[in-house]
Amino acid sequence: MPPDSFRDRILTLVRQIPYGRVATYGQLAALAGAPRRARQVGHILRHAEDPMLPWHRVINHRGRISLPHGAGYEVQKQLLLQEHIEFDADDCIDLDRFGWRPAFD
DNA sequence: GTACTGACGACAC
DNA sequence: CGTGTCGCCAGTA
Repeated sequence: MPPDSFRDRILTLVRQIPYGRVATYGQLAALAGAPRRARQVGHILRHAEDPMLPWHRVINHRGRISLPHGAGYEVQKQLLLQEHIEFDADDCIDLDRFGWRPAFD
């Protein structure tokens, strides 16, 4: 059967997010040509099995981690802290500073 | 097949 | 800031 091009594009995009930067679900969906499918991006990442995939660099549009506490939240935060990405007092990441801007890489 | 859920987001209050 | 509604669609039951 043919590969799922949308899923394939998302995974490719996630792999392109540079170290120390984060992208949002909606941003990835838009870059993949499907701006309304942010939710599917989450599904794709949840079912992704590639351990090398930098899934932790994907957060929601508010600059916060979408995973529930105790179900990956802490893990993702630690992975991001290891990349020197900062969180404010509300566990929020400043997208103006750490958001991925493809044009600049 | 139907119904509900969810790692989302835009928009309206 | 919050809360609710709607659109989206792959999984799951």
